[in-house]
Amino acid sequence: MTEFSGLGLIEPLLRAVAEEGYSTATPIQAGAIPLLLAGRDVLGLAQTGTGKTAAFTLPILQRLFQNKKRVAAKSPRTLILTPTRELALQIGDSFTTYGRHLPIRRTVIHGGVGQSPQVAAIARGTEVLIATPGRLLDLMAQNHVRLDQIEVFVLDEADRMLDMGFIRDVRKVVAVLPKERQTLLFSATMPDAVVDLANSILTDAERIEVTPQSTTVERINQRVLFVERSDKRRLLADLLEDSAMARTIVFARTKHGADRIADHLKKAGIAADAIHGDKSQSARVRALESFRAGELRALVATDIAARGIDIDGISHVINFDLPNEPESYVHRIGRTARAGTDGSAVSFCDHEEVGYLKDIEKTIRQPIPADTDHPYHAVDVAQIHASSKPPPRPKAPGSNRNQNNRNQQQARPRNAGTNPAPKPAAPAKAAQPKPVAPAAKAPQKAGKPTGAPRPDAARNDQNRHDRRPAPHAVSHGNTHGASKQTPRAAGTPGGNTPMRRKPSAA
DNA sequence: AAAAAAG
Repeated sequence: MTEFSGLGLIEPLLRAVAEEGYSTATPIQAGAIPLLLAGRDVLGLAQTGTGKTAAFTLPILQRLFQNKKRVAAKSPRTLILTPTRELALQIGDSFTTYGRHLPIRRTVIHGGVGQSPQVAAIARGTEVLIATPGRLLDLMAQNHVRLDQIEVFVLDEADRMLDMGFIRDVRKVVAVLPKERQTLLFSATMPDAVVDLANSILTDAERIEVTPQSTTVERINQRVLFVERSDKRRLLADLLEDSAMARTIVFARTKHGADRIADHLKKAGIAADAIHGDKSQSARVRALESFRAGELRALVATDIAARGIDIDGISHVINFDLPNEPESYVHRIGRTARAGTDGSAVSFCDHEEVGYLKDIEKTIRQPIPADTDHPYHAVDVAQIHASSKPPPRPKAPGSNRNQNNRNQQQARPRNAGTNPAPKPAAPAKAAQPKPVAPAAKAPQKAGKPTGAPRPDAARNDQNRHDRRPAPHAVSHGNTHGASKQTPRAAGTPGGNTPMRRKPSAA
């Protein structure tokens, strides 16, 4: 357990943290905050829900405050790039919350809304600029923002950024940043493209890993319900009438589908709304806010909400459609079981989705127990699934073949990049696993550490002065000896899947 | 294949 008070944070920040009700740092916070305060570059393998946002918000605020200087008009000192507008707003909130006792301004810019207020705020001067790529480039082209004073650059959700085709935009932005700066790159996975990007923008970075996936997945009660496509909506409405499903996020594969599902629920008298990329920004904000406020029983979303969005108290995730990308399944169900609570993930599987289900089971290395005790159970779909292959056996770690499926193979710290790495005069302290209990309460819930960051090698970059070796090798221990994925007994319904209803009138 | 992001 690491207390925030021991991380070297200044009083106004500790006060804000305490006011939020937190005292214990999550592993990524315990590991990253001292490094970031010391000015190091960090490569963080982590997704939201591990406390990642606070892990960089707090030290950035502190550094900006301690090296206080006048902000020239249009010239922010920190740039944070995120793939989605919602994420940008969320990070903006984090700066507001933790910076409330410091005179540090922050501005969020993204598309879908008028640019004038954003332009005005930047012109007035803002220490922190949080942006989605499109609007940032837009404002840069119009000379409304300059990036030549950037001291800290954060690239959040880098893998997703690349998935969404932002690599060129990111490169354009990086090209105009000062070479001498502190850079943080966060990514949930490490495909080659992210490794390349990390190599080119980080200098002498520490790598910090947390594995929310395996651990989160463990705490989630997963079930699959075989159902014909035509019965899905009725099944969903039935499930949602159950009072246990107080706050449920329903994932659909398409934007249109999400709308139709939300309409159907509304007609059935269930407070629901949809969120997806075709909705106006105000509608997106409204849906998210009312869901957060508890006014909606269900939020129907596309994968816009699969990652990153951090909402407390989501009791259930329902995959109305199975994602065709297995990784997406893991991200989706990770919306529940946060803050150390339990959660349930219920996946509908129809005829055409059996193959997706198989892929998912392979990726998570465990079969998902079927729950047949519901009114719309489709026997034939279940049979297709049962006969298609034996349930996947857990494989030995290291046998995974998929770049995206990174979460089994880390455990040993590595350099951020792949370049041959002459070790600088860094304290070669072996990474001794020092147990760090998973934080029960921290700005953004718990995660688990796996890797011990280690002062590491130089890169091929020209500018690498101002980079000191790590003052100490932070070693957060491997706390998840017990967190290996254990396949559950298939078909053993246990726990809180609320589906004991008898066929309703339909 | 769909989704996100600048219009």
